[in-house]
Amino acid sequence: MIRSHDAGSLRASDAGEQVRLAGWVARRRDHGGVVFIDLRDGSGIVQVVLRQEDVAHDLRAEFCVLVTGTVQRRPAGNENPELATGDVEVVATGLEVLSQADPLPFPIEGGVELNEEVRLRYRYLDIRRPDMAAALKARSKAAYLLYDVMNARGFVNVETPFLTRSTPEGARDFLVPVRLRPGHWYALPQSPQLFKQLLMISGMERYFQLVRCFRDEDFRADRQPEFTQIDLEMSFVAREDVIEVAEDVVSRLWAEIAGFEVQRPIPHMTYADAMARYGSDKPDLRFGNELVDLTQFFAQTEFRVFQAPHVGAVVMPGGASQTRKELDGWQEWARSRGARGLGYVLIGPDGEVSDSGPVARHLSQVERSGLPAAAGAAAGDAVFFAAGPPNEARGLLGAARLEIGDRCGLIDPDAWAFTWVVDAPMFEDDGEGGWTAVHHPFTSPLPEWTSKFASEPGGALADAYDIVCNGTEIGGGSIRIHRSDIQQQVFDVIGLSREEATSQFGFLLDALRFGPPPHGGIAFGWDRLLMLLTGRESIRDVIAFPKAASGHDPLTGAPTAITPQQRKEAGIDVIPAEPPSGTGGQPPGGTGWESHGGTGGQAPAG
RNA sequence: GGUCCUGUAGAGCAGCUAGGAGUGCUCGCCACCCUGUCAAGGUGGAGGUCGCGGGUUCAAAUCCCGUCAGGACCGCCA
Repeated sequence: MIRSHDAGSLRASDAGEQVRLAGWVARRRDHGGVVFIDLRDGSGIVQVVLRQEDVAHDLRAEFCVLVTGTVQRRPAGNENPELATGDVEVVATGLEVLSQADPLPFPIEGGVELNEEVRLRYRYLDIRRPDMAAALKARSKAAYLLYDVMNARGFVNVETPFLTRSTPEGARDFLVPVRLRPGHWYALPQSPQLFKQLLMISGMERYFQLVRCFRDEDFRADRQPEFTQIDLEMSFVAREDVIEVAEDVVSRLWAEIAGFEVQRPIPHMTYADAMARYGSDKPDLRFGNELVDLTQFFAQTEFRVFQAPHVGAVVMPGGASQTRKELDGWQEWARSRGARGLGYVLIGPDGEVSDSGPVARHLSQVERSGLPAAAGAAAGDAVFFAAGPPNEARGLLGAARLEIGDRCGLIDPDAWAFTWVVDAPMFEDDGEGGWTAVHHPFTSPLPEWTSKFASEPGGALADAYDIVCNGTEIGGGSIRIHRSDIQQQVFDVIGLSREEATSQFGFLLDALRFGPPPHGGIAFGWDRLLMLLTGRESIRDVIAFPKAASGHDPLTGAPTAITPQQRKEAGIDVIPAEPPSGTGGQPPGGTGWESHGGTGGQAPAG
């Protein structure tokens, strides 16, 4: 062991001690015959004093050095209160350069915003930056806390395969060719969903895993093609039991990493309520400014645009003072989300609807006079409208609400607002006259819908629950179907034939024949959760070696082309005589396995 | 598949609207000076395919078209 001391742990009480410190030169300062270096190791920074004649070689930033010396208090007046070690320094008696460093591609010290690509290409240097190092350490700490909670509660940590079968459900699979079976492919798991259900049937009763998942879809600031989730499943439980465990995990993590005590129980809100009040299935409850339903108010309107199944509004406090350019900008904003525009009226200083804007002149006198009160708008506000199918209109207004919250400073940056969103619909219109599973087709209906979901799929509610923090879905789960007759009914609703079901999910259906226990679970998006917890704006900042948004890794250059030899050995050009069972046919519906949450699945722009 | 923003020295930027010699700022780098600095200071210096290609023009970092790369978003994806 070269290193005998941690630089950051030196204190005044260590004065007089001989130490050996290994670390990197964070900064060098020369002054006359004295050379000062700030020495950084994983524990912090301490100043080392050398005589110039002892520094026989170059000593530049990020050289890796071993210093031997004596701890001393700094001369009076030279303390540096900004450093934890600011009142002590090490007077070097020896210095060995362990390795040299070229001039750096970017500064390690200092909080400059860096180009993402250069950060990723030199990720090992990026991680030397205290911010990144702190994020990775927080991630590690969180993992140990998680293991602690799960272990204390008797969960069994089981590893599930990474090489598994492709299913047409959910996202696009990453595929892996198989040399021993030319033309056949493994898929990387989008989540261990089916395996954890099988483990319940195995009698594991409480399973959990911190596990990598893979989805071949486009990137976002909070989406990578490989990501980690906390995956857990429990037998003989109802919704409340899973929620209780999940809250335990959340409260422990927030308490010990963010220093925030989560109020339990975390409040519940129905999906319908979330959509109606916030226009989102993942409402940001750090501020109010809820949507207003004006469908009744405009029931008799002459204004064609408002003769719609749903008319809603959201108020922008003080929005009447926006310039014409800003108001036009909202139209552009709405169009970029696929809407035709975003109608608005402005409330004048007298509290009356002003004549300006695209909507006011179409309103009757009664509508104009009643609108401010109906919308909850005050003098000087703007009111934005959306009319159309309820979910589309609400989705647009929900997005507008977030934009307003941001622009008007309604969001307390230090707040943590948690909620459970429960009772999501089981099915949604697939746009072609059929039904598709909102969550996944193994999600149980609520008990009161068990006997009638098949006849009223449009209204059926699932025994599902998502946990939302500050407008980000950090986890989602459900009680699963454990009866094969109900499972069959779900397949019938989504138009999955027996042959297709057998071919795609036969192994699960087989297992369900052997005494499956009632079970349910949840999965948390680990990267996304840590992004929130550590206050980062991208999950790349809590992942050691992430990929760039174009889908490649600037550090290693992956993915790369393969050689003809590799291509041949992998058998990727071989077309099997018969399509392997289970990979054909149409998707049975659903937007994917439960997991770490999307960004917009339930907010159709409209 | 689509929309938007960005690309100028090793890093971070300004210059672009309204064309006129690579014009500039901060940091870093190199050399020298300075006996306690700590975001040190001083003097001097090196460093540029203005992402790339094409077009317009007497003249392009600047205008136009295309393309590549990075980022954000929509679609997609829990």
